Amino acid sequence: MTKKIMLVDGNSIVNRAFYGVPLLTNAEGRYTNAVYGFLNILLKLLEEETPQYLAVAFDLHAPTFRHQTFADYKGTRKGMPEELREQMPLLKEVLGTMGIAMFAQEGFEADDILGSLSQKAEQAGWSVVVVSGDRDLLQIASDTLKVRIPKTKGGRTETEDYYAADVIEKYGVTPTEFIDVKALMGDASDNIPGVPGIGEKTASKIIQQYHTLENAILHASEVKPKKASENLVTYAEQARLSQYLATIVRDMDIALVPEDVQIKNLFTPEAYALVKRLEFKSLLPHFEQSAKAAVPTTQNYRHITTKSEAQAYFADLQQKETAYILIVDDGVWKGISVYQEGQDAVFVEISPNFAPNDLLEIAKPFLSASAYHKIGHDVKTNIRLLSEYGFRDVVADFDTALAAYLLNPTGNSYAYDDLARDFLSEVYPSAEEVLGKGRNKIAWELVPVEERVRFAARQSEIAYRAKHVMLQQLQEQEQTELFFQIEMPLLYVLADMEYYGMKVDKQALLVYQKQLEESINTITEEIYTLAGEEFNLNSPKQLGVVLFEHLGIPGGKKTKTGYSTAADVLEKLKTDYPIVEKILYYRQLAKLKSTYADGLLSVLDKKTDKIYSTFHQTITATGRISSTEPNLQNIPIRLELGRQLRKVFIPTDADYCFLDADYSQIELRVLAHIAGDETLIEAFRNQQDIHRLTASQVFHVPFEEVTSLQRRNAKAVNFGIVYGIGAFSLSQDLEITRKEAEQYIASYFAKYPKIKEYQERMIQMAEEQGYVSTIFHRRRAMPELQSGNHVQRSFGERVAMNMPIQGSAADIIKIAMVKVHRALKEGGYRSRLILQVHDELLIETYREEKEAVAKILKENMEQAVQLSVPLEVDVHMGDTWFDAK
DNA sequence: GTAATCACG
DNA sequence: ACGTACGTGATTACT
Repeated sequence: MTKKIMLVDGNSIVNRAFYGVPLLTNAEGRYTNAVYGFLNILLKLLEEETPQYLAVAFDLHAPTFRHQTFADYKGTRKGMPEELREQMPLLKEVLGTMGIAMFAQEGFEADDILGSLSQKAEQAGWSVVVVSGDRDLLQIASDTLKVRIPKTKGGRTETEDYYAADVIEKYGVTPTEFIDVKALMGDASDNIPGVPGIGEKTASKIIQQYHTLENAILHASEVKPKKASENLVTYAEQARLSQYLATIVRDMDIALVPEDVQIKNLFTPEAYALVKRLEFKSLLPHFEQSAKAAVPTTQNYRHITTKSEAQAYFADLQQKETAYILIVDDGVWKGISVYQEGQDAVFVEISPNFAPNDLLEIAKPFLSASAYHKIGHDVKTNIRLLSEYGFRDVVADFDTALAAYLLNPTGNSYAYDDLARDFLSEVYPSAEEVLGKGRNKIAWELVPVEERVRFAARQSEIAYRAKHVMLQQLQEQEQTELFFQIEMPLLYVLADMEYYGMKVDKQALLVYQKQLEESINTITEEIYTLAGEEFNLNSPKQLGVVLFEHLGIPGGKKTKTGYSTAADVLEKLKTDYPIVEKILYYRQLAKLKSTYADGLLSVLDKKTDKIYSTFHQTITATGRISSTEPNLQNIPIRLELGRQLRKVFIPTDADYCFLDADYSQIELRVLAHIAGDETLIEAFRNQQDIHRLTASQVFHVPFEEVTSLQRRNAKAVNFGIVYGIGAFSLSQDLEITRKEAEQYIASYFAKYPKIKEYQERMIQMAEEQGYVSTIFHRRRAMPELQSGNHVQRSFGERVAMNMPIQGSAADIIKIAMVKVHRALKEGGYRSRLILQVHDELLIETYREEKEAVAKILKENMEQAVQLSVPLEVDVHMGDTWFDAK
């Protein structure tokens, strides 16, 4: 059987794909449509042709608009659009993972590579299929070389196929003559001038009659129409040049090595992982089957279903490094998966004959002993789960979820299948894939037993193997201290915080709720009266129509879906329109009632009158923790009415009070330290009012003469600096002109030049290394900086400036938390850390310990790290959270 | 499921 | 010419 090779014109196909598929982005925000379209075309043609060999050729330098003149750019821009340009590396990555040979060579276009490779393949006696979106390739069609031109229409891929005979039939010229046709007619997109006045029709006629360009020039006088005849003489040299330009090179010095272009397994686990990440759902099954088949299936999994077996298993377990995973479905404990190197992974399953409490009793010595050097996954959740059975002494040395987070804090998920994909390049079905999702979800027990065991037991094995890869990476990135000294210990601190919870004065909260309800009813009626109609006040859409259409209030459009009714818009209208002021007040009340009064009551534990928030350690891109169900990190404080809510947060009983400690200006201090700005450092050392100082610097007034307005504006500038300031946003924030904002910023940088240098340094670092990092080596990858898209790029620059500041502050308070927690424990105190709000710690304090705990808090927080500026902490005592601030 | 809004640092 | 400050989470309306 003759060998067959498929040669693909990468650039032209990706172009076709880009314009044939609507713009798509995945969760990471990357454009993916061209890659998707390319794979669709490629896979379809591979299926039809079933070649043994495959290669894709690219132009070495994809043209971008930068290479075009400004006129080109304004008019018919022919360069690759940014959305496509940034997909090129991605496409090559996908093809790379599929083991597909790629060619590109300096000074040649993809066409030339295809021409040369095809020539070599034909000489070797192979049959050749060339795939291109470009008709230029038709010139190399022959009796054995087929050119396929795919077209994507409405999601379907159709191709036009050309052997030499098909070219003659369609164009009336041979493939070789096709070159001369093009030489006459020219091609603007390829910068081939051709002959003026000769278009496609005339060119074809001329070549059909005279067969070659030279012959046509020779008989130029006979050529008609007359204009063509004249121009052919005048522009003969230009025609010859065009012929040269139009001719595809077929004798490049390029090797066609059969082994290199041989198609191996296209559907590798790496390719599957990438396709999954890119969210090409329709392509996934294609990759899935083969990927699954490629994963070793020899691993044996052991299923333990009885108490006696479990007892024997745990009794015999060696005291060495061990990975365990608690298997949970719908919040219900289903069993434990355990793996030790060299042994079968085991799934010990809970069942009607083997109760959770029985398993727990048996596993307790294992779970609490440190002799096993346990690797766990999301240990804090394990602790919370088992605390429902009265056991909260789980210890692990290595939490794979935390490690995965440090290695990539912008990930969406750190489930076992994500770890396998990212650290082992292996692909396994996710929990959703095994159990179904939404209404298709099936009960754990109804999953076939073999699948259940495989799924469960595999998880500890993955955790074990992934751990070794992750540890290596943590070491390479100098993150072992961050991991072992900060994140791992913090997990237990957060677990305690979740366990203790926060007591709520339920009666006071009910009263607060009732008051809000009454105020809402009153104000709602007033608004309806002023509006002259009733509508859903909670609907921004309806509100916009009422305000800006029915009432004719000027203030125009903002959003895609209609009018903006956001607070900053309404704020400007409230003095002129009483209804607007009332709406703002309604919004305030509605927010307080729904989110806080109703919201907190709905999560209040009936037995203890406590709130048990969950603190998430693997969510934020900067290293902060987050809080959910309920979010205790956004309890109102800025407005008085909301602030009153804090009175419902109380200590567990009368023997306790609250101590609240917060860092003063931690982010600006961190900035002063990292940037090394002498003025700022000096100011912090002298405990100066930093906003006042900035005001005096920016507004050129003596320190003592700064007005309160100047100080307020300077404060906004200081905030802006931390966020990666822009003149536009600052002007919006301060309601000043953009010019003024620019001046503020310029004078700021003039006074604090090291801050400017810091920002430039971070942007440069993000560009060159692809990431930025904190004082403690927490790292955030910054792919946005590789983007040429202005919006994405600017965003990336601001992130690069902000992350080291916000992240370092997060590192510092985490260290303080670990220290405070340890000091309280070791000192045998009855006081407990119960909440963290980014720069603030709240401690429920046994009254007799008040002074000692205040000291512990202040010292451990202030001495958490040594910077070039002092850290300052204010501690307040109170009987409610309101009073402690 | 997404957009708009608004609460916090 | 572009579009507009960093990081979160909860609620509501609406497709």
